[in-house]
Amino acid sequence: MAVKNVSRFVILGFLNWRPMTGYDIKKLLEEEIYDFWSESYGTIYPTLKKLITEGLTEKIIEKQEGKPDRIIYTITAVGQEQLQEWLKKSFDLPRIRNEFLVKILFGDTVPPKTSIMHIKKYRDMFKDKMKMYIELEKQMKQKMKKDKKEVYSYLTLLQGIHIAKARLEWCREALTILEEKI
Amino acid sequence: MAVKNVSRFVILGFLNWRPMTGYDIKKLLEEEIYDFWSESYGTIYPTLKKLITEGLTEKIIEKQEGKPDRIIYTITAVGQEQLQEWLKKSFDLPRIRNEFLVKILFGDTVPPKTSIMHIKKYRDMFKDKMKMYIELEKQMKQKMKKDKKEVYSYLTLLQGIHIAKARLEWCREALTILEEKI
DNA sequence: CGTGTCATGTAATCAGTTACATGATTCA
DNA sequence: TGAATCATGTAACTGATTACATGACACG
Repeated sequence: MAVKNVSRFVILGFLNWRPMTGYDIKKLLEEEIYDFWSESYGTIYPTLKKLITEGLTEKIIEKQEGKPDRIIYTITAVGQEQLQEWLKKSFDLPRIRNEFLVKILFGDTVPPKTSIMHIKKYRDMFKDKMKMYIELEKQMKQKMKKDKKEVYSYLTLLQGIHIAKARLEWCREALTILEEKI
Repeated sequence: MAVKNVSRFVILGFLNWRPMTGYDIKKLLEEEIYDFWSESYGTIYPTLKKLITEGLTEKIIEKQEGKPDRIIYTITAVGQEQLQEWLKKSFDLPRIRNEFLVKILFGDTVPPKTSIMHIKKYRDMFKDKMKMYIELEKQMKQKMKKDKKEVYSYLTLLQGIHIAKARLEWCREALTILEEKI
């Protein structure tokens, strides 16, 4: 069965790539490519501490001048084992809560132009995302030539591209249907 | 700006269609068509009570034999106003947390056949969803002929179809890429 | 005779973000 | 001069699910 507490495994997964700080993990998650997961400092730092008490990570303190010390976390052998175990287990589909679609569903309560306005905003948001994704895809394809394991990052990006495309296509159709109503 | 507390507006939206009980709202949300929103009894019942104290809904108790009384909620004029106001406001994109994609991202830590297994499960889940969506689409198209405001339900379903298709297409490509690795 | 449906409700729990504090440095 | 970056951390809060209680009836 699928296990909760995914945050800890996301963190372990990144530390398995290379040792890093909580700040680094947050930065990585903010890159457009990791658009399928988010995590706040309020989760990252306490989790990192917990992972130490459980023996899944270790820390090295790097002194810095002027800036706060960097606490660099490393994954332990036990941490790697637990990560692998989790990766092999099944997963749950996320519980979706799409506020935008709620506004569309109840669109008959407001003038059609209101729904059209929302859809245009939605479309513009995903157009922007698309641009970034396509740019990232180019970079990814270069990286993959050098490092074969980059294929997994590429696959997650590829899903993002497919879905963004689907949303944009939906926007086009939805606008056509609703614009007839005005 | 977008407003939190979407649950209350989802509930108001349904009550605006027709008077109903908390149980009815939960049932509606469980239909495949509303695959973009979920709500538990632990949220629905307390929210319904709160909406009464705020004057946005009213209740009628329907006595039943053998079964518990049905508490039927109706939206008030004030409730309708607040619903409309909310519908006109902007929205936030949902914060996504896709456990499946995390397992794909860290796929280089486990054998390729593990990732392939996950993708096949993902594919099968969306194949099933697709079947239901297509069935629902047929029904929807009939309903739309009679009732023009059904177009909004149809649009939400249509987005579900587009996205499920995109995911399935991604599965096909991802499997092709990973099966070369074995 | 066990499971599912109808129908309401709450307490306990969990998961997670937000907002704040600290403080030096760099950049426009 | 004020904003952004680097870097860590926690307390308060919110939002939501889970698990339970109640209880009759219908279905196979």
